[in-house]
Amino acid sequence: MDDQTRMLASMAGLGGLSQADVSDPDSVRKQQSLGQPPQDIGDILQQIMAITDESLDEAQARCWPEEAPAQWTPQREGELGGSTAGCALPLNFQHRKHALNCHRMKPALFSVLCEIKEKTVLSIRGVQEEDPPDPQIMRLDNMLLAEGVSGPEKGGGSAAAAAAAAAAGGSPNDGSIEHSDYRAKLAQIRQIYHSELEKYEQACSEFTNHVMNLLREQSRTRPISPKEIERMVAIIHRKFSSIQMQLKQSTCEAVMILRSRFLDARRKRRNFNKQATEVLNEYFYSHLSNPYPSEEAKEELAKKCAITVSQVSNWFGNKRIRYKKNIGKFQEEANLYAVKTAVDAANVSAQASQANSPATPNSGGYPAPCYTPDGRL
DNA sequence: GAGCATGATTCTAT
DNA sequence: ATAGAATCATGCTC
Repeated sequence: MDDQTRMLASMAGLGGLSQADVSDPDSVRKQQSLGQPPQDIGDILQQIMAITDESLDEAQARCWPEEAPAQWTPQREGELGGSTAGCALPLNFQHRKHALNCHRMKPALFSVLCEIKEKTVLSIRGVQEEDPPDPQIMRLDNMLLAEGVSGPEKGGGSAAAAAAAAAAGGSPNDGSIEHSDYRAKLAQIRQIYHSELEKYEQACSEFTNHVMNLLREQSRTRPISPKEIERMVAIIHRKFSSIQMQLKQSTCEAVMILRSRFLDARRKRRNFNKQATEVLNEYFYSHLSNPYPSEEAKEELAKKCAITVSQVSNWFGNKRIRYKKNIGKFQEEANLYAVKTAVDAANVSAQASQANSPATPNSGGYPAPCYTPDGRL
């Protein structure tokens, strides 16, 4: 017998045969006809390949029929191309798995599977390249961040909330109610968004773990590279991120609806009430030389008028420019408030028994109206 | 409804 | 950041 024959015989699991048996072609043929393992490695591999084409059930049914112990024959064993070690074991599947793992042909089977795997991986390589960051997701993320739905919670909720706060109009109480309402609704959206996002992330992580465990389990019987696991994880993440995108999209829509509602409300301006306008005008004309209230003064005026500081700023901005543009038109109003201020000052003076001039003398700044200290123009 | 008044917004300059 | 200026959108009066 030559070396090649001996090697093939050994690989084919013919260790039990004597050299005489192997070297005797008739003896080998005899064994084959009796259902004993074939000697040709090519035949063995062909059979293995054939098994891979079968379903597990078919293979099981063929290898381990329910009545296997009773009907088992060397013929059947021969069909499997293996020794009796694997097939003659009890029906319990775990035992069969164990048997398969211990089977002396397992390394050969495994290497064939590796080869097939390698080819398959090569054929699908490049099909699933890393996707570039989706611009749609980026857009949604940016919007949610800007609106204060994602990212760190903002004190005021968002710029729109601030705008809503500034839009108190003629009914400041309504404004504050609207503002808090906006904030509450935005917070609600934020809460729903985060809880849903958390759910998705948890589900994604659980599912990923589950799949990874399955793959690890399967890697005992078939070759699974870490790269392949990685790819599977990436696929799962992609699926879940598309779900997340839907969530982000609907959240954005909800914010847009909420926002447009409040911006519409902002456009419905209300005139300040008479008392508020009077307080503001009094300050303006009594500080005509420098009608720029400090932050403290603005806050005090806002409190007095029950409006916001930014509304006070708006009012003074408008007043300054409109006064400057048409001093003549405001002359009467200016005189009126000058008299009022003078009278108030006189009252204070009388009460305090000391003479006081108006709050701020008009020196420079905006042109002062003509009036006399007794109130006559 | 026209015209004016007025609060809010936006853009520009400082 | 703030003020000035222009402008918009709505309210009010006639």
